Formats: sequence, structure tokens, C-alpha cells
Amino acid sequence: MTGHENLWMRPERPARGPRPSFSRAALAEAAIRIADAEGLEAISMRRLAADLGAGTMSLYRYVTSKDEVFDLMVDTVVGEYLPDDRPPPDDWVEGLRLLAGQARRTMLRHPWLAPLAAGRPQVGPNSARLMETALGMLGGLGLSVDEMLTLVGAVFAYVNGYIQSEVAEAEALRRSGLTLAQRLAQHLSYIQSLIATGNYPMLERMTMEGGREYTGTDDRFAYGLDRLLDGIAAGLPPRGGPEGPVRSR
Amino acid sequence: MTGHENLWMRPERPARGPRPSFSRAALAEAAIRIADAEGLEAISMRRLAADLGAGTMSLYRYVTSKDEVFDLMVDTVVGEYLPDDRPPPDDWVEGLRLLAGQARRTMLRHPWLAPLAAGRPQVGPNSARLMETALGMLGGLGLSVDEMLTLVGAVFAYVNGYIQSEVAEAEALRRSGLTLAQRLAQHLSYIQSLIATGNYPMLERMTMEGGREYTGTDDRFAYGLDRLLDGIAAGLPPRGGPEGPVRSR
DNA sequence: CCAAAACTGAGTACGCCGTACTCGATTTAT
DNA sequence: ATAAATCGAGTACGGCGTACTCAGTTTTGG
Repeated sequence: MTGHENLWMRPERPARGPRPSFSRAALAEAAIRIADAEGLEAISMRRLAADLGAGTMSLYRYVTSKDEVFDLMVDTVVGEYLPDDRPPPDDWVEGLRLLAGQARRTMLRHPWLAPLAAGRPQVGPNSARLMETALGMLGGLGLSVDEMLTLVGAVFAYVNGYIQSEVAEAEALRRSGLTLAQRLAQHLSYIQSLIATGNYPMLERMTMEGGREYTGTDDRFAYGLDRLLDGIAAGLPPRGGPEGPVRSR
Repeated sequence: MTGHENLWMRPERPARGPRPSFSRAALAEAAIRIADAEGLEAISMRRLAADLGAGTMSLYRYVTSKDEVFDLMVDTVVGEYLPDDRPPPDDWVEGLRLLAGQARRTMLRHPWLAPLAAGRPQVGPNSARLMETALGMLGGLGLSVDEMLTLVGAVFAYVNGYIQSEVAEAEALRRSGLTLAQRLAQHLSYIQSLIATGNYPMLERMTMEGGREYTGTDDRFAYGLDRLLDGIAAGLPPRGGPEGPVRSR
């Protein structure tokens, strides 16, 4: 009851007793290394402990459950969203675009991050710093904090949703061990059987003119992001105007 | 090699042999019932078989792995995105908004759906029908299939991203068994320790003016969706104009 | 400086999980 | 009627997260 029920509130080093053999950061780093190399499912408490040269149960001195290992991993890597110390752009649109791009690059570098982060509302220090940075970019717009949160939430929703489907597709391909062409060929007969029912005219059009001028995934990401930012900017009060970002309904 | 490596291509009822005791649909329905009531992690092959009154290993007559159970669940529930037979609205914006709302309602009704669906690129019949429907709404815009896919992909990315964070938050709350107020109180001392460092001015502003006029989650969802649709519509060629949805860069 | 308090790390064990494999019983097409 | 094909059930294996125990080590209060 009196304990620290939150990982981030629990002090890493207790007051008394011998010095721990390693740190939370080292634990997170080891887990990240495993996940990067072999995927999330390769992480087990036994494996992680072995990599750290520790007994399996010793990990529970640092963390109360496997879930907290994941929390550590996510918050550590989210720190990569904010790599450089250069001052952020003055323009909030440019600032959010930059943040979005860095989030995407990080999530592509660590394919386990997007699915993992999506399932856990974060309160770690790096997540807090990220939110702080994003909100700070909107400081000059004269919005309430609530309006800022709505705005940033919309951008993050798009970014996370896009990247998640992007890495899911890439990971499915990687797991299958096939090339893109092989995989398409595998699905082709099924798709053709759907088309044969006559109920999928658009799918039919897709197979006929598909693959011709396929938009790259970078451009697709930028397309939606730019449209969203355009729409947000257009809905903003020009200069202390009467309408906030939440439209009246 | 000659086999059907895809669940959807494999015939449900083989040519010879005794009649199966139940159907794939019944299997999916049982799994969905368990997940709705007790969460995704309550699904195990033993539990599922017991609910169906079958031996554990008998399930593998219907499905080659647990993953295929999940595939069945997702495609079954995605069917709920398209509930009514009413003709879709003429306006593509209204059509996509309708689809987005139905997706959201379905994912809130089945909290396991969003995280599950995000991780598996779908090819099931209902997913194909959903894509077919969405693309069909854009028929009158004079876009190429590739442009349509980019447009629909952006909208789905936002919708999935928003809903996923929405249900993640709700599920974390539900799992903790606390009320919202209790949970906030739990995090408060941690947040205050962050603020005490002086590095989180926005977080500080949040705690001071927060909770005052918190935008409801329905309105937040609609805000981002409307801004995105606005931005898309604004970037569309007015009437066969020179510019497609993918901006020139 | 010394005792006692506090914490460490390793080991053992339990109850789950997914699923490979086997085999007699049953149903169907010919 | 017969033979091929599939069914349902059982057994077993390796791996998982983690509860609990206990001897050894480090730190701190007096």
C-alpha cells in the first residue's frame, strides 16, 4: 500500500544493501538488442537474464514483471525521437513534421516498437519529454492546453496508425521469408477467386492497373501527414479568432 | 507445395471423410465470445476447444495454428464495419466518415480488435469487401487506383491510430481496476516530481488548467478526422485538374 | 569499529501454454 | 461393398512467467 506502484516512481537504487550488478538502463539495452536482432517474441526472462549473465529470477530485483521490461524498452527508444539538440523550428507545422519523421525512422529501425507502444499508455520520462516538446511547439498559437492535446493527439494518431500498418506489412513479409513478388503471387489466385464472384470491381481494377506507378511509402506517409496538417492549419483561428480547433457541432 | 498455404484458399469442407463437428464460423464465434468477455489473453487452444466441446488437438483440423484463429476472429468482426444494406452516401466525404464511425464503434465493442488487426495485414473476404467499399466511394473523383489507395490509406491510418490509443487507455484502466480519478491520483506524485525538475513547463500548465474543459473522446476523434478529410478535399483537383492527391515534391 | 538490518542473486518448482505425433473409429465416393 | 480419406481424442515435449526460499554480501546506525 505504501509502496511505489509505478516503475518510474520506484527508486532504482534502494537505500541499503549491496550494489546491484547492473542497471535498469543496461537491462533495457539488452532487451532492445535482442528484440532488434530476433524480434519481440525472442525476449523471455530466461533469455534476457542469460544475456546479462544473471540468474533468471534476479531480473525481478529490477522489475516486477515482464511487462515492466517492455515499459523500459519503449521509454528508452522513444528517447530517439528527440535526437539532436538543435533548436526546434519556429513554425509549428515544420516542428510536428520533423517529430513525425523522427518517430517514423525510429519505429522502422525498431520494428517491435510500434505494436508495443500502441498498447501501453506511456508515462515514462522520455514519453513525457516527447509530449512536452510537441506541446511546446504550439505555444505561440494561443490555444488552451486541451486544444493543444487534441491537435497533437490527432497528428500522433495518424503517425502511429500509418507506421504501424507499414511495419506490420514489412514484418509479415520478413517472417514469411518470401520476396514481395512471391508473396503477391501467393495471394493472386485467392484474389482472382474473389474477383470471379463479380462483387469486387475495384479489386479487379486494382489488379489490372496496379503496380504501374505505385506510390512509395515515404510519399504516402507524407501525403496523409501534409493533408492533416493542412486541414488543422486551415481550421485554426487566423489571429485570436473565434474558433478553436474543436469545431462546433 | 501443392497445398493451400492460405487460410482463405483452403476449402472449409474437404472432399471426402466424415462431416466436421462444427464450422470455422462457429470456431470464430466462440473465440470472439471469449475475447469479448475475458480479453484476448484468455484465449488458448485448450480453452477454446473446451468451449466448443471438442478435444484440444481437434481444433487443428480447422486451423493450422493459433494465429489463424486470430485471422478468423479479425475478418469475422471486420464484417461489422458494414452492417446495413442502405446505399452508401453519394458524397465520398460522408461515406468515409460513416465507415470511420462504424469502425470505431466496432473496435470499442471488441477492445481486442484494434491491437490484433493492426498487426496482421488482412486478406480475408470481409477485409476485402471493406476495401472494396471504401474504394468504391471514390469512384467519381477521377483518381487512379493508386491515388485512391493512398487516400483511403491515410484515412484508415488516422482511424486505426486514434482508436488504438483510445482502447489502450480504456483497457489499461479496466485492467488496473481503478477509477479514472484513482489512476490520475496514482500518477500525480510522479508527474509532480517531473515538474519539480523545471524541465516540463507544459506539463505544469496541464496540471494547472487541466480537467477544466476536457474535450470528449468522440469530439477528439471527429476533430482529427474532419481536419484530415478537409485537407484531402482541399488538395483534390477541382474537376479533372492537374494535381492528384500525391503532392509534387 | 562492529553488529544488525537490508538487500542480493541463484535455485527449485508449479501451472500454464502451443503443438507434433499417433491411432482406432467413422464417413464418403466409387 | 470396399477402400480411401478424414475425424476426434490422447499423450508428450519443450518453453514460458513467476512464487518462494535461503545463504551470502553490503551498508549503516550506534
